[in-house]
Amino acid sequence: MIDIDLIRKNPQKVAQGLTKRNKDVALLEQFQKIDDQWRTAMTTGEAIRTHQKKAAQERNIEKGKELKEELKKQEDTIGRIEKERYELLLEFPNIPFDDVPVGKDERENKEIKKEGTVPSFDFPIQDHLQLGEALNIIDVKTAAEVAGSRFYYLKGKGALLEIALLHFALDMLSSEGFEAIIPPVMIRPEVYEKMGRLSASQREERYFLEKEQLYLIGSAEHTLGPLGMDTLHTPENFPKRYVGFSTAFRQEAGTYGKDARGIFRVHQFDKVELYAFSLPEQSETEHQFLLSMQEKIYTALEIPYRVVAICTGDMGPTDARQFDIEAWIPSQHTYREIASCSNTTDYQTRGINAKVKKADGTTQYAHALNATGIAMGRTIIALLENNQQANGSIRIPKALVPYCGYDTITHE
RNA sequence: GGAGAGGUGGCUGAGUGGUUGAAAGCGGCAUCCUGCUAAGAUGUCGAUCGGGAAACCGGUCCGAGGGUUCGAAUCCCUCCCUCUCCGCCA
Repeated sequence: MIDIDLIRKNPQKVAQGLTKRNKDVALLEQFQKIDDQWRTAMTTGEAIRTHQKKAAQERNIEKGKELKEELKKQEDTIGRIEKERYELLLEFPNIPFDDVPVGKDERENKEIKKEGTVPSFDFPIQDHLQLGEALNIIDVKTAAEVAGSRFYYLKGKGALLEIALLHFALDMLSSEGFEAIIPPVMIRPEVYEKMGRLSASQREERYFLEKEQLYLIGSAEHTLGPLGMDTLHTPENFPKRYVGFSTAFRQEAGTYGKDARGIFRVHQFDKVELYAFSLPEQSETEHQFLLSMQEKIYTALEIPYRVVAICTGDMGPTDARQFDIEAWIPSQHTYREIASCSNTTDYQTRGINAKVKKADGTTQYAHALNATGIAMGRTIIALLENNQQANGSIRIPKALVPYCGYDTITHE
């Protein structure tokens, strides 16, 4: 969550952040009003409590009884105000860094660079669904009958391909010092809020298990971050890097008809996710490092991609800076989002109370970062489409062959 | 799921109704001692919120939330978590 102190001491900066993100500045005024009310109510409550303590000390039972009633009323008021104040606070997104491109939506994102060679085909190309169905490795038809639209079966060499990708990524990232983690895929509402991923607007994107009062995570990030919850970290272990693997669940509310074909946009997919804690002054360096890891992965997988600096209007609410990696999708003749990489600065760590003790003895909120390692569905799409052959078979990139045990996926 | 025990500061761990934010130890920091290291001596060290330029003052925090009481770390209730035993299970 955002720093209350910043709202109080530098409201114009917060207002600027909201405006840049295309959010209504009224939120700020609303919060300031309730914050004033809270402060007044608090001061009154504290004064009553001081008197009450004194009365108890003096064994003044009469006065104590009186003050007890008074305090109870005041505490009810404070409780009510506090709740409203907290809910408003959760609605504040992180403040973008000054050099993040300002823009309304994804059309104003800035391309930073292009890597890899966009393939040219001398035969009519197929899209990933045509390829996957013909090769009998993707089945969305049965999945729709079993679970509904936006689900899929990965079969045979398709399923093995995912395992190969996982193994490849884990090998590479472990050797770079990331600790491998299999996290829970369910999360408590309170923790979800603290991670800044359960604001009113985000809630409708989540699946919720009513009976156990648990949410299904939308990314391993959501349960990776809390590994550092309520902890005073020692900087010697920083940057602390995790590589998690889990299923991600998304309602994809409000996307009817969008990317309806194939497995690009689905309710459930598996993902390798990177998460890191760093010293505040090193998070930008760490951000670049995570990006370099992603580039290393997609380069090894021989997927042509471009790196995009996400503009203020398109960034995630927790992010101070976000990059996306977009892969070349031949059937769409364009680059599509396949991975993202975010510096959330102290926005999440303030929520989960993850601090670092600095060399000078002071403590500060650590910075946290997250990045996609491999989003399975979309990566498989890119692999199939970019490496298709005239006969409909798929060439496996060299780096992946040792993990697959085969170099082509053909009709069988 | 059933029975029992327990959750206290960075860590270990005392404390069962009234100067307890909390003994002691470990650990951290500072100074001293020491040829260096280790050991030792002394002092010091929780978090958070509000007010204040600051010194400082006040509030809150002993798993979380309610309750009893003039007064709760201490008593009661609910929930969460940990441990032991039993049951069930991959």
